[in-house]
Amino acid sequence: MDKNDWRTLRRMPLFSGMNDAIVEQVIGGARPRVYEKGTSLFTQGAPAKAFYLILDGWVRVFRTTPNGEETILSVFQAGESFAEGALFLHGFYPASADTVTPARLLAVDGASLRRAINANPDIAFLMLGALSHHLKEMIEQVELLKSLSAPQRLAEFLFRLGPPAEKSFTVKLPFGKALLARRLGMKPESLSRAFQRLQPVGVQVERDEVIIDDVEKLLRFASSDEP
Amino acid sequence: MDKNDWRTLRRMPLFSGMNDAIVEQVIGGARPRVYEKGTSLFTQGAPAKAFYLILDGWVRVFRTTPNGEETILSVFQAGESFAEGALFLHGFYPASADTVTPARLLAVDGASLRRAINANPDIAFLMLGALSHHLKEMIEQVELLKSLSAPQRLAEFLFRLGPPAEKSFTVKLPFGKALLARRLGMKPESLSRAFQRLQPVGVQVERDEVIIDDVEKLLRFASSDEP
DNA sequence: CGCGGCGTTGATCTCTGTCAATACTTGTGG
DNA sequence: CCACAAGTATTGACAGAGATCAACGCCGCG
Repeated sequence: MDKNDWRTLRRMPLFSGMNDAIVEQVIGGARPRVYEKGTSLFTQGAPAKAFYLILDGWVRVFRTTPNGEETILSVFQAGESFAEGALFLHGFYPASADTVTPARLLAVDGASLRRAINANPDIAFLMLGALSHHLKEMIEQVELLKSLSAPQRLAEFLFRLGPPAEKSFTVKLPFGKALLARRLGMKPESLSRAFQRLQPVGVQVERDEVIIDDVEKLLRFASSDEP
Repeated sequence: MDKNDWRTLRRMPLFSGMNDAIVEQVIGGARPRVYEKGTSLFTQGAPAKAFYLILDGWVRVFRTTPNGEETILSVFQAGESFAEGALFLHGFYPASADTVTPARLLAVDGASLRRAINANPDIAFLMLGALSHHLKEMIEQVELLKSLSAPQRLAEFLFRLGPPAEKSFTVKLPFGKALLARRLGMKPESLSRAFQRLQPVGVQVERDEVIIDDVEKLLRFASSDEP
C-alpha cells in the first residue's frame, strides 16, 4: 500500500476530511489484495464477514432473482466503499458482488470494525455517514426508476458523469454498455435506442466516447414530462 | 406517553431487544405530538432537524421531481422509525414526509441524538442497524422495480402483508389504493388492472378487503418469468 | 338528494422487451 | 499477417405492458 493508496483512502467519502490515524483505525490490519476480473467477492445470503474499500478497479453489486436473473444495484469505482450495511444487518449479505475489471481492494473485517467503533466513537459517525450516503443513492435510484423514461434516466446518468458547471464536455463511458443498460434498469437494445433519442438534445456517441454539447438542454430533457 | 407507547417503542426494529433505559437515552426529552392527516413533517432540502418514531398512524415519504410530480419512496406505520439517515448526511433532508392518517409521533432532535451516541456507543450500533435496515428495504425496492411487472410487484406486496406461513388469509389494505399504486411504482388505473390479473391466482378484492386463497400460487406468480 | 372523492372500465397510444439478423471488435491460432 | 471465432453493439419488426384520456359507477357526506 503506497502513498497513492493513502491519498485515495483519505479522499473517500467515508473518511471525509479525516486524518491518517482515523483511516488506520478503521482498516485495522487489512492488506490490499488483487482480484482478477469477474471474481466474486461475496454472495447473497452468505454470512457477512467484511466490507470493502476500492483502491483500483470497478465492482458490481447485484441481486439474483428467484428465477435466476441478475439485477444490478450499483457499480462502484476506486475511491468508494461498499457493503458496510451488511455488517450491521442480521449477519448475511443481502446482495452479491464481483469485480468487473481487475481490481485492488481492502476488505475490512466486521469484528475488527466493531472494535474500532467501540474504541473511538468518531468512527461510528463515519459509518453512519457512509450508510446514509448509500441510502440516499438508493432513494434517488428509486425516484428515477419510478418517474423517468429510459432515455431520461440515461440523460441523468450522463449529466452526473460530467464535471460540475460545464456547458459541454466529453467523457469515456466508465464501463461496458451492457452493464450500463442494466444499471439503468433497461435492456442493452433500449440503451442503444436511448442514445439515439438523445441525439437531438446534443449527445453524440462513438464507441465508448460520449460528447455532450449542451448540458442545459440535456437536463431540461431529463426533467420534462414530454419525452 | 403511556405503557402502551413504551411497548410500541421497545418492539421497534430500531430498539430490537433493548431495555427501557436505552430507549429513554435515545428519545431524550422528546414528547409525543399529535398531527392531523396531511400534515407536512419536513420538506426535501430543508435543514435536517430530527428523525421520527411513529406511535400511531401512517406516514408517507416522497420526493418531488423537478417537474412537480411526487414519487412515493416508502410508507411507514406505527412501530417504525424514519429519517435517521438525514441526520448524518450533509444537513438536509433528501425527501419530504407527511402524515396520511391522523398520527402520533416522537421527533428526536439530531443534536441530542449525537450526544446520546457519544455517551453510549451501543446506541451507535442501534442507529447503524436501523440505517442498514432502511438501505436493505430500498435495495429490495430497486430490485422489484427493475425485475418484476406491475402485477408481480403487487403480488409481492400482498404476500408480505400476510402472516408468515399461512396457506390463505384475508387482509385490509393498509392505505388507499391511489397511494398504494404510487408506492408500487404504477398509476392507479394499472393497480386496478393488476388486481384483475391476480384473480386467476386466487386473489379477490372487495373494497379494501383482500382475500388470498393460495399463498404458494401467489408467490409462484410473483417470481415467474411468464407474466 | 345531489355532490365530490375514489375507484373502475374502456379505447388508444407509446414505450420497452423480445426475437432475429447484421455489423463491428477483439482475440486466437494457423 | 490473415482467417476465423466469440463477444459486443446496433438495427429492424413485432408484441405486450403500462400510461393516458375520458367516461362512468359507487359510496359517503352534507
